[in-house]
Amino acid sequence: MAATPPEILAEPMPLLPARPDASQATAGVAKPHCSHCHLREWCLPSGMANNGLDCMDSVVFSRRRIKTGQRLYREGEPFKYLYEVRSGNLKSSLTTAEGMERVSAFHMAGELIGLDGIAEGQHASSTTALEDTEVCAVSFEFLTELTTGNAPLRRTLMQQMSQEIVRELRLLVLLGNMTAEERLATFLLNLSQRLAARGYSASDFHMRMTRADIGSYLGLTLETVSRTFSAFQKLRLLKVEQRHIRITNLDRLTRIADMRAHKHPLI
Amino acid sequence: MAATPPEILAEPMPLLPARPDASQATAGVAKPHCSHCHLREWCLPSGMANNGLDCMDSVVFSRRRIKTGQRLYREGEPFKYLYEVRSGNLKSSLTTAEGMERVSAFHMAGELIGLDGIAEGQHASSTTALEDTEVCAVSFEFLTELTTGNAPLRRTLMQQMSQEIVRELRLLVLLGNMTAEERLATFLLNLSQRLAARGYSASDFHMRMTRADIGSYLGLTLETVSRTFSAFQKLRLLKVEQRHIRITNLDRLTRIADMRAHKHPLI
DNA sequence: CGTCTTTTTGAATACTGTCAATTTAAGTGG
DNA sequence: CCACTTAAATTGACAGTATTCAAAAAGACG
Repeated sequence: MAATPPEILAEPMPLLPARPDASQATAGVAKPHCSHCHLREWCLPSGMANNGLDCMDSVVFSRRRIKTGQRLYREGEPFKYLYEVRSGNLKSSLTTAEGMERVSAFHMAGELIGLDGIAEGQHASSTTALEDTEVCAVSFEFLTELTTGNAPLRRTLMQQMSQEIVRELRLLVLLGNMTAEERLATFLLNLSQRLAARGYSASDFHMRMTRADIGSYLGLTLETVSRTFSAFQKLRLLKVEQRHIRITNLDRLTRIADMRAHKHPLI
Repeated sequence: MAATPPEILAEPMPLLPARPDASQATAGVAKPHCSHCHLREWCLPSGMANNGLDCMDSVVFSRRRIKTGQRLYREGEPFKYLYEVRSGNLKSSLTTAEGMERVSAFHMAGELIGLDGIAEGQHASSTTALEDTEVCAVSFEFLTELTTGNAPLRRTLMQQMSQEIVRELRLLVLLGNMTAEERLATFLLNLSQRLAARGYSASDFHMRMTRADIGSYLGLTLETVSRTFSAFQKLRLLKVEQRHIRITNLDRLTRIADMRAHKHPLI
């Protein structure tokens, strides 16, 4: 309770409460109205919304819906858009030589997706919806133009990218130095915090990804993930019911994660 | 020989031949003269040199020398500069909770260092010279200003950051899915290619880092690294003499690395 | 030439992966 | 609504790879 949460797998964006909200969603690809968006305060965290205001309601941001299992984009496809998650959850993954998929990130509402495509003009990863999801597509070309006369937005965008670098750095530490238990504990705490930041319960939540997804992300097999869940349950750290998690001993879970975790505060 | 080199741990910058060249180095922190720099063609790959030309020879880029073992900057220190390696080699590392260091990258001439500091205004990693090294310090504040009226430079900078994200993504795949042999083979091939790109021999080179550094980078213990070197030698893939490596069977080494490596071409 | 660091090698352990079978949930169609 | 099919998750037994602990050898440095 007293301990500072680790937040190793730092979230890309410093979001504040913002619930998925389908009420104002229009069907298909519709003209967006950023000024009414429930995420406007945190869109490209506040940089875009607070600055390039005039452009906010032009038709540069098209909304797109992706059903469960569908891909937003595929590895190797030409890169044209960055995406901001409006509602739902997604995963990004790379394909290995054997055709295996390697999950590199899970995305929640408000998070920015696609930065890895800028380097070479094509997506370095694929992104798949874990549930019915809605994103906002932002033309990178246009965004780049916007930054010309908009220093704050430029800075925000750079910070977003740097944040992504830092997030991956911390994941490197996890993959290189942590045991299965430490990895899963870290993962759960990260999920918990990101959900809490969005106004959901930090101790009682539903995971949208499979055990295989989690394993792939953490560099473990799905069996090890399952076993570790069972072990945590036996230790009374949490209750597991399929993908529903209830954390019952946050303190100990945090200590397990912290055991080797990165020593510095949070993102 | 025929196979395409994997280049998993892609290098951050698409450099071309450029040898360390101390001949024109001035002592200590000196006024830089970019127009005479041997790296000018590839500085922030060509973006800076080709565009913000007028500024090139103002005193915004200060050269700094770091001796073996000295740090360029430390984790947590305020972020002010990006650094471009002029000559020498460095490593970047994070500190874990146990006080252990976790190497996240090795840097060679022409590469850009410090991007992880942008996000939070303080360095997320430490960077240490592996030998006597010379870097060019670029004020990020100034660089940001430069990008205002310089779209190509802006794009280049974004691409550099994205490239760093991609580099780390590939490292994630390595750490999550590869065996010790695959990791070391991949590492050696990456070194080889980066050296070749700088005009050095691709098959006969000197590594500046310790076994512990390599292990830390690859998520292995130094003993495992040493054993794997011995195994490779026994298989006649290469000759090891301390830190001097001579690759004698590039083909097989490539096949070992490719076994699970990322399927896509190169960076 | 002696000290300290780095590297190598060995033996035993431990953790996670692999293979396999079972259980549970979810989705489909009669 | 229920039988059927498929996907996801759990659990066990065993194997394998990398780690840990330990000691010796080889360089590097003053």
